[in-house]
Amino acid sequence: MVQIFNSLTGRKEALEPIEPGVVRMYVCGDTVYDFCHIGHARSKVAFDIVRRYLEYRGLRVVFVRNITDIDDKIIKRAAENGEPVETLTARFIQAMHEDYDRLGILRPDHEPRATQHIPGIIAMIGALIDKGLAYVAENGDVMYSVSKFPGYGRLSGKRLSDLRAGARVDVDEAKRDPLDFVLWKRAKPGEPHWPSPWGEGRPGWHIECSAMSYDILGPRFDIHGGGLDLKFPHHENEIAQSCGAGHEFARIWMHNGFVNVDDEKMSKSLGNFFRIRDVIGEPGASGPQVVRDPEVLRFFLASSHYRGPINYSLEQIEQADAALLRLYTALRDTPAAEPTTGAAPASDAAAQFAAAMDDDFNTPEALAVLQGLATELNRAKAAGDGARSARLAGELRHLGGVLGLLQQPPEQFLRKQRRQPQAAASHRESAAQDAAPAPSLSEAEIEALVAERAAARKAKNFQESDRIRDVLARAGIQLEDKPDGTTYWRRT
RNA sequence: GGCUAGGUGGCAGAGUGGUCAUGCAGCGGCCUGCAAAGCCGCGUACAGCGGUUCGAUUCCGCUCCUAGCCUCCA
Repeated sequence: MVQIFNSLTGRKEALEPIEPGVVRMYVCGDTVYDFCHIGHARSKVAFDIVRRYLEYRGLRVVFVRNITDIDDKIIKRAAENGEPVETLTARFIQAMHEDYDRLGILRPDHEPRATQHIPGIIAMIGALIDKGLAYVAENGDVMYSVSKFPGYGRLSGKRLSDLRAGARVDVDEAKRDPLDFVLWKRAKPGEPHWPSPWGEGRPGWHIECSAMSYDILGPRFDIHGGGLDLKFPHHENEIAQSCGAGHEFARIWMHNGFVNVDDEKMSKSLGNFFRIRDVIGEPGASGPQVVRDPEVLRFFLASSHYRGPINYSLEQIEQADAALLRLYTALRDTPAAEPTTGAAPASDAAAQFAAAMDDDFNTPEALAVLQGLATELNRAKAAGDGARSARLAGELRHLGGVLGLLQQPPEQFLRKQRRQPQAAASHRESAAQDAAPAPSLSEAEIEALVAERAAARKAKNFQESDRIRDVLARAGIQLEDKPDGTTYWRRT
């Protein structure tokens, strides 16, 4: 039984899908006016793992993740760039897909965009006005009247009076209550606009998620997810809108914690953020940036529980690299056969893995199970037990796959270059640590040197073979001699 | 100020009312021509002070500290 921490109740609750066997979930996506940063990656990876695990448990998941492609920031950025809004958003949607694909984040079943759901948005605003929950303000904007919705503040645990007391200045004159928020915004000259009963304009930010989740998933669904920073006001407002319109809306609310840098929240406004491609490199570029493979970033993100904070640093990334290296090293020289499926009895490891993941997606514990499996696999390999090795390797790959990990050939992963010094230098904590760049060798050059060394070893010329090993070591190549006389190589 | 999460060994990071997380780093051993990888073993970790308990890192209270939200933000 999958237990999920529900932000709405503050408790872990059993997931009991509305329609047995089917989980409908909606996750808040990105506003596409810039490249995605690793905070976005954390949220997307977290919910990707939720989805993969639920599917592993035999549930069908209908996964919706929206794209906000119209809003103030987009309009502002497009104006700054002197380009049409659609050009800007198309570019960053493509970049987003590139980044997420490389992180192994599965594409959602539905990826609705605000601009494609204007009719649904208008319909919902109309319903809210009819119910007396929204009003047309003097400036022509349509506002949600927060005080008319009794449950307001339930999700974020806030009271209206507290919120008002803490409200910052610059209260919009058009609002009857400082906490009221915009549903439909009157277009200013030159801004994108759509016709509506309240004049030419565009949707406010919060309404799109209410309208799109309704259009695609209907009046009630199982899980709604997003970053902790969306809890208030965004999700609070979504609830006010959807429930105000008479829908049951989401049953379980999930919020992922922040990515911190130097123990401070990473955010655009603080300017302390790393873009995904600062870490995993530009798509199609030859070398890596900070990590040898995007999978390292994914592993790092999975190595702490999704609800807590995670502190990004080069040291953490290197620990993730080392841990992942151990897994792939264990997988080396094991058959890549498909895991046993069907009637195979569930193993201890699979049971432990499921117990960890059932408990609110405890990925660190699940990862510990994978490490235990690697130890067993190493033992079996050392004992020459081929059948057991194959079974354990298959299981390791299979369970790793549930987390979106361990799906590439081990040698391919192990031979990737770990990082380029100049790129790491952009990470301030490491700027001073990078010595002279290591000369990088092509695979052919490496193979040639390895062959040369093998000949020297065969002739018992250990002085020469050690010399070659040193040359390779300085180029970041680590050798491992196998008992049969052949040699592995990987990049450190 | 109001509200909410936390404080676990050198570094990360799970978890539990009473033998074991896990990874990295470190130490010892095995293996190896030497290494590397791997395997085996090792470390009086649970912020502080009280309380409940036969027994608390785990439950309760207080104190100190940290982060987040209350404003756009994954």
